Amino acid sequence: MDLESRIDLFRNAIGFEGLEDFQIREMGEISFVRRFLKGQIVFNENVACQHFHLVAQGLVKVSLVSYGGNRITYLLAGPGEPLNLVGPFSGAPRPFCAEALEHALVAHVKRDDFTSFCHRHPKVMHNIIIILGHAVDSANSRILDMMEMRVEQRLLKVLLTLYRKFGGTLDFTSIELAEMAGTTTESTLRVMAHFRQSGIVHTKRGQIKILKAGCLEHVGTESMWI
Amino acid sequence: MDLESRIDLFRNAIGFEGLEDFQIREMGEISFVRRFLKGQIVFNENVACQHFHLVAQGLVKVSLVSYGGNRITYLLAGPGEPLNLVGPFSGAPRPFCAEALEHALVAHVKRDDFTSFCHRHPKVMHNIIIILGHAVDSANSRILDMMEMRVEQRLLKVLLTLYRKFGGTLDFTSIELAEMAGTTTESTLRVMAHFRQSGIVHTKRGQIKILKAGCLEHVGTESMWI
DNA sequence: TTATTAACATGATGACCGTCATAGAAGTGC
DNA sequence: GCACTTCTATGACGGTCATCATGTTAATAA
Repeated sequence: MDLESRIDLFRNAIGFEGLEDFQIREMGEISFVRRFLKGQIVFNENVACQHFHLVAQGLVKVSLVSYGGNRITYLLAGPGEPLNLVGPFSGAPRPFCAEALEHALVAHVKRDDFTSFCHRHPKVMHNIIIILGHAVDSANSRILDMMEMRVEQRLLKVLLTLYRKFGGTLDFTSIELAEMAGTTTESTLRVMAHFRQSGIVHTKRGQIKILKAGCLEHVGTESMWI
Repeated sequence: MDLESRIDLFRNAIGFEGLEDFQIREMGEISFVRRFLKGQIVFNENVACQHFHLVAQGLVKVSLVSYGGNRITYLLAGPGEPLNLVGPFSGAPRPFCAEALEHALVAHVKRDDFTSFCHRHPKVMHNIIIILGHAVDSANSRILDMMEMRVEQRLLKVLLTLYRKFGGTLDFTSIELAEMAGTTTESTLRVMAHFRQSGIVHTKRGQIKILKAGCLEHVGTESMWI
């Protein structure tokens, strides 16, 4: 990926709004890109942060595993979306792991280069704080959902979120849906079977097609932030 | 509360680490303090942010209510702890509401004054990003707890957290504990009755005394971040 | 004191859903 | 083609916990 493409990437990336062109160029210049195949790990949990990461192409899942082995999906990052906004600042190991869900390109910026850039351009930190605000809100609303929504409703919400982000054809397995809804694979399969019988979705191995998008809207006004 | 006390407050406040003395003075100068009685609201949800708030004295609860009426406690802020780190930057209404749990003093800084200060002192934004990182981690770990821990274990975790923050005597009602553990009042009362019978705690109206702190440690290594 | 409210307490009930088990189908690699 | 892995599928079972209900105790106000 050449310099101009990288600059273009950062120009449209989340978190870099409101920067002058020459400032964006700087990010392009200090970044480099690595390639990941499906299933490859971009970074692991509990490892000190070395780089800031920004997805350039493909889809990367950021997730979190408990001691008990349960995993939740924290973020599905597509082109222009950052993977780790906190790590570069704290430097400390974080509980997240990032994995390419499909062939992906990820831009890297050395941690010190990134934080130095941010300190010279506070607008970026301002943006990051707002993004983290959304992340906090989303996580808190998921806690409430765990309390008062049943698996069926949580899955509808997940489907709505995915539908809005990716459209009517969703390339996810039931395992992945379960990790987003905070439930088990079995329960997800059962509920999806029900949705299929109701004609809301059509499923095949690793793919869901939304047939009645209208049915998803009834979950509540807002979708998740994944 | 006079200028010097306010400066002293900010000097030891969370989020203002690493500032020079003259910079801290500035915060003291642009802030003013308001008094809140027990039960009074510092700010309400879904209202555009006007001020940055920092607790000077007393205890303030920041919580979040769902459409279904369920409430979770997001933060218990004591002296030196900020109530709203995101609002001043986004300006947008946030889903949180802050209520004084006891007679409290809260420092206010006008939103623009605060963000302008932050832009001139990026170190503060750096600090804020790290704090928000903790908030995100805490919320995510609560999601995992909701998935795999039973009410009893979640309450133990809550008690451990409170014990570490406030010591052996906790002035909270079962309603408040329920809002921290993500369960109902009835379940909380039942579990607390069990703890009482096991000699782990002693309870009276609105107060819990931890008798066997050792029993709390078995929940897992880490406590919550409230 | 009496009235009223908030908190504590406890029983009964049943749905939800996690867990375990088994099995078939669909990809993947050699 | 064959072995192997991954995903899908579905049944049976039982525990947890939210819900509803009812009643008691403690604090506060009139």
